[in-house]
Amino acid sequence: MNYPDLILHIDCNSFYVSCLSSFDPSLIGKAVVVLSNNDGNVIARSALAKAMGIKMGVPFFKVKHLVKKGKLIWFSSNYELFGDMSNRVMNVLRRFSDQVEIYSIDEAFVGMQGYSNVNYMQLAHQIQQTIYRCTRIPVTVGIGPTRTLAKLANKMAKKDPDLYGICKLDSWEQISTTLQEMEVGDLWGIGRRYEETLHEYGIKTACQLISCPDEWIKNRLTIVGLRMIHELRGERRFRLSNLPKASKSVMVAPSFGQPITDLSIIEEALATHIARATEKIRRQSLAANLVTVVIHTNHFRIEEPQHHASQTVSLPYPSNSVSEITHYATSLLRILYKKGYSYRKVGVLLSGLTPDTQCQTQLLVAEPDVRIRKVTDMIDRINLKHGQDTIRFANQGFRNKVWYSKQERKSKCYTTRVQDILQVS
DNA sequence: TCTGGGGTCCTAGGACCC
DNA sequence: TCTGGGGTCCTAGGACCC
Repeated sequence: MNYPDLILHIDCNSFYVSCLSSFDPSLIGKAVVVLSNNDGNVIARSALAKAMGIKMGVPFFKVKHLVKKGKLIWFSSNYELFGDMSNRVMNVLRRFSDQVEIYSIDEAFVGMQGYSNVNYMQLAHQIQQTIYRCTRIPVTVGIGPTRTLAKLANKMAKKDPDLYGICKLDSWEQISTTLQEMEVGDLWGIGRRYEETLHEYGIKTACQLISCPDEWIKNRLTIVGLRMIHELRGERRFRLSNLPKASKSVMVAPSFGQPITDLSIIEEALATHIARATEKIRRQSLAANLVTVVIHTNHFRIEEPQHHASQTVSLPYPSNSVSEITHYATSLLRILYKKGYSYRKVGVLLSGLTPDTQCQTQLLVAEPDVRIRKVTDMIDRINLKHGQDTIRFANQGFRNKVWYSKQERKSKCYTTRVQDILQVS
């Protein structure tokens, strides 16, 4: 196996927790967790919290007793802070290469094609140090001939403390030793269902899986799984792309802070979610052709009557306007809503996204109103400057509504809000 | 008492057309 | 009486990811 260039995979350690300890160093070395929206589940854990056996995704109430005993510190999510810290990390990476593909909020791939005489171990070390110096976020680096192998290397870097957070897999001997030791369920792309299926066939290790015939793999794991296996064998199947991908759909569907039965309150929540969703697509200069509304009761409360429903409407022309989309979505909601149920969430999904410069209008259908666009632009600018929902539509209701998600311990927006920045310094 | 949210891609099957 | 086949598009559902 001989590659002119390798791929690096950079992964932030306990990213959300690290973002918080970056501004509150007293958290370092403690058991800290960050919770999902509505303070429902654990979605990030410090090293100590992991060592205490707190699993990813566990409902918070199951570990709350540790908080009472003073053994665990918790925070609500703060995506404004996490998103901004993520941008900072990615910007540091761009100093090292022009091939940076952002994979998720806390992960990126870096390509070095065209750079000569790269010393990868040294580069990984520099990346680690620079990111830490600039953001106080610790990262691990995996290096390999393909994206999948770089990701695998990163897993090893996290597992083995002797590697100090950097692992390079570039010879077939190293790769094959690693694959022999790795359980099939630990592979990227093998989830619980696929793991079960593979176990039924007696396939336990990654090494066994890559030895299976392509046809067999494709039949069971689809073309997606087969591509991953090719990459594990060292064949490149993915190109890095440093261009941000345009969204194909945008969903906003947070749970209510408490069960809601009243249609008018649900309408208000929906209008607010639509304000969030349309902001997101406007920021990408997109417009939606399809609007889906979903409504759910709490499926964990099996003793209560359940109602889950969704419906989609095709818009007469692509739109990213709150008022237009709310108009259609509210009609859908009124069809879906049934009296007498305790609802847990309402959500909106915008799909069939197209660039809003190319909004095609159908024949015999009214043109989008340019005045709406102008008003929306102005509202966006004011809200950007003065804070979300400073100006909002009346159907979004007033602030501090009963349906708001719980967020009892939200950290400050240390990097993006003037008042929070001033309090820190 | 308290159980997340937001995405992507693939496949199978049905509708429809010629 | 015998009753095709291929292509496309759409949708629902299932799998995965972080």
